[in-house]
Amino acid sequence: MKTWQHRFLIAFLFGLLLWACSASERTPLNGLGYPVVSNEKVQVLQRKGYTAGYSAALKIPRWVAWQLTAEHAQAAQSRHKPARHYREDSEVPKPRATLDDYRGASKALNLSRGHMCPAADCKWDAQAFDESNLLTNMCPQDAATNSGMWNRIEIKCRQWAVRYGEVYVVTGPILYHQKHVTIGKNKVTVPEGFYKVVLRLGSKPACIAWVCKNGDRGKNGQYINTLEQVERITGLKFFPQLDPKIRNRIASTAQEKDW
DNA sequence: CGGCATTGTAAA
DNA sequence: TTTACAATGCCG
Repeated sequence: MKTWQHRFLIAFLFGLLLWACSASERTPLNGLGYPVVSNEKVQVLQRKGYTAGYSAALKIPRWVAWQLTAEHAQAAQSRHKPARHYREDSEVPKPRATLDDYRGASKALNLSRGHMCPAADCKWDAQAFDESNLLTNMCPQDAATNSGMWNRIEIKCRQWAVRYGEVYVVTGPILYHQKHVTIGKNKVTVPEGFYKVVLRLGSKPACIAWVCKNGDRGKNGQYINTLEQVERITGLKFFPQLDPKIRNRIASTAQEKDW
């Protein structure tokens, strides 16, 4: 007589388990949600290694978000094979950034194609790597900032992903002004600065963020901000589905010694 | 200081 | 597509 009750219970629990497992799939960025941009239209581009919120008005992404796992961060394949293949993104309406827009900007303005989601974070998969080179994952970025302090921060992120198993990263441009410098015929926006937000969950959740000007090249410790600060500066809300209890614990502190 | 890994540019 | 070259910064 207990048999059918047992079966019912087991079926129910199994269903519950399936539901719980799929819950993270149903909401973006593993349940944390994509950044919220108010009063601006953004086209969401879902790629294997990252998701971008692209602004057709600015011709650059407003945010790029991804989950960086230890496995992905440790992938050994060189970014030089397959060959780097920067290219415009046909998924996005014209006018859009082209290689010609960036060409010459390096000599004239010392600007380079700055990955938002780094190629090195996408080495774990050929398709992910290839998609990291789409121009919708780029912003015109000062060459020294790009290969200097920003690269150092990106390396730290990969080390933290290995240490903690996984981290969540959101990177994008800072747009202080109403009018921006642009490059090329398609008027690709040159952002005034950049932000990066790194979140870790697990037993001891923490968040650290950076804000810098496009051209800064100091020690990256000078540019550390809290989640609250970077949200105030950018006007974006990050990880909107993050448990408010966790958010309250981590939003007003950012110290590298906690990592 | 040179070696190395990352970020890039550009020419053929 | 392939190849060569430049800047940054860590590490020994």
